[in-house]
Amino acid sequence: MPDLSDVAAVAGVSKATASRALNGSGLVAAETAVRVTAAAARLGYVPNRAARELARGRTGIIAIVVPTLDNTFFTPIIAGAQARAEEAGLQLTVAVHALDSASAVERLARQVDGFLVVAPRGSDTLVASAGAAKPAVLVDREIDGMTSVVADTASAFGTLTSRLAAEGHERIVYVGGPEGSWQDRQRTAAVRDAARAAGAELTVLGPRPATFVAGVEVTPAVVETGATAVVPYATSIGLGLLLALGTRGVEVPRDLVVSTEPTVIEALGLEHTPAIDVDGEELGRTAMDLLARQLDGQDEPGRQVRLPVPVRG
Amino acid sequence: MPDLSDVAAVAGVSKATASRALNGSGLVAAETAVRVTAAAARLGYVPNRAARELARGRTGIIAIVVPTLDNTFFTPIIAGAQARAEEAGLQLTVAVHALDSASAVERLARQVDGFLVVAPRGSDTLVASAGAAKPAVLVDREIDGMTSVVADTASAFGTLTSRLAAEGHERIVYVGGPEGSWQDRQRTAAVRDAARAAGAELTVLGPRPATFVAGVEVTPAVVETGATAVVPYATSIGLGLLLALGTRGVEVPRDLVVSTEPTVIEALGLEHTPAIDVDGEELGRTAMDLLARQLDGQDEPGRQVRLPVPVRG
DNA sequence: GGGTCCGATGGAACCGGTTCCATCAACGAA
DNA sequence: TTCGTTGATGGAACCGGTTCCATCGGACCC
Repeated sequence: MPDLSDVAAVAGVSKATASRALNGSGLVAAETAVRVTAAAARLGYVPNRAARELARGRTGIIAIVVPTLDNTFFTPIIAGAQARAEEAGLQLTVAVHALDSASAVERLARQVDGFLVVAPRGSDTLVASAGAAKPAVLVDREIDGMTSVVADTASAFGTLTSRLAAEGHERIVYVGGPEGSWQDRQRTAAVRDAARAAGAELTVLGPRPATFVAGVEVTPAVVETGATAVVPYATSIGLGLLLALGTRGVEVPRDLVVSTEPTVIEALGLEHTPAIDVDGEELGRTAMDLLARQLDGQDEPGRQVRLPVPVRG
Repeated sequence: MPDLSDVAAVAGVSKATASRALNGSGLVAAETAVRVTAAAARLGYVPNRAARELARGRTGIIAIVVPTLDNTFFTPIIAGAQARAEEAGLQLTVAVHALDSASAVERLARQVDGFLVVAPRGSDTLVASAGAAKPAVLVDREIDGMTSVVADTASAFGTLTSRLAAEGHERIVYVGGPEGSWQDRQRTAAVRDAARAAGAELTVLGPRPATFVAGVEVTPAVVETGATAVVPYATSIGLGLLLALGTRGVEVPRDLVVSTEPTVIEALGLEHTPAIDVDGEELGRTAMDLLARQLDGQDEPGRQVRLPVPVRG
């Protein structure tokens, strides 16, 4: 297993120069750099991560803190972050916190260079304190002063509601998300505004956990409103709704339009059902980008990015 | 930020002794060990992970290699492994490989101490080669000579089929899993044997990807068989089935019994529907245990563990 | 032509632990 | 009493990189 000394010896330079050449610090002669790179390639040299960490004082590890893995909204975010981390030469470790993101962060603070925090619920101050220890990027939520990236689902929910109203739906139900959810607050407000503007009658049910079971359970209440369209907070709730409606003899979309996500709607062959299309992987990639830039000193903390969310169908 | 020298100075011993005392090597006098431990606690000493790695030649990182995160079967495994890793003072990193687990392993081999490999598909030799570089535990699949832990779903599928037959179902459909899936081969065989033994007529449909959409798409073929019970390879397929059946006017479970998983069945209030109950977290925990023991030299590679899978309802 | 400045390079210290080896004291055995 | 043995401890090397500082040669300027 070759080390830096071996590479240096083969290239005919010192360890110091070899190190500089391989890290592209720009302080070596172009010709020398080529020689070192070639030597490294020929020997199959892979730097020892522990040694590098020790010398640099950085770990090269990023932790993504998520409330659970049992929610298909979070997993694409992880996948996206993972892919981008790899490109940046960073390693991603996944930490699951039931609800207490702050303690998860504290426990890992010494082990990693930075955090991607996915904390849809919990108080602002608690979540913000999580980011105090190390550079952090908040995902799908905004808090003043913290770097963040959100999918602009609120706007999309508004657009969706307007469109439903324009298609003739006069009674619409919004099934809310988990108690204390930041996104739920945004979405509720957007849906309310859009319904009011369009003159449609809106019923808000919730809060509800973002689960399949919650969708099943809320179904009777939805049917009872007499609405002709329902907008659920999450796809999982929408699936529960669809399933429970089927067993109650309510025909979708004839009797009731359920707006879930495009892939589901397409699979079921449901026509004329508008739905929002969130790109979770893009969320993850962007978050990792922001963090990487911050670690390199290219960005100041506090930047807030909003990704547009299209409405399809 | 205190380091080992500080601790040693406070305790009045050398770095060497301090190190030994904190690692419980048993070579220090009991009284000295107490003094060192107290000093460390008082200073809030946390060992530097990079330095330790460098000296020991171990990283303390385990990678779990999964094909995708978009499948609710894998995520509990990750959560379980993560919890146990934490207890063992190890860090878990998640690597997503589309289909090629071997290349993912190769890429990380230098960075980690061991692997948890979740590779339901692909050839034995390819998957086995993945484990050659570093200690590895195969999850939910068995290959001769490799340490592994599997949920004994095959037996459970057999039991399930027998029970359905005993309840009077004479025509049963098994909707198979992904092409090349090891578990699918086991389950198909078990279901076949059980059906034959009970004198029930069995139709095997597949292979099918383990997705919601695949469940929707296979529905017409299932209905066409005239079966009264269907056993899908995965919960996701079962959900697709349930949903599509609802839109086709097939009443569940009156016209057709769909065996998914207990939580779904309970949520929908479906009575008399037996289902298997796989504990994914336990799978993850056990896998991590096996790997940790192997790294400590307590276990030889090659141990194969089967977790029982209950049939409920 | 001599002095200055700059870019490229090498030597060596350093990051913070672990562990080999030597030392030393105390104890039991001859 | 003396020697060998054992247990506890300290000194120092070492893991494999990064980076500060010194050196050196050549180009440029006066």
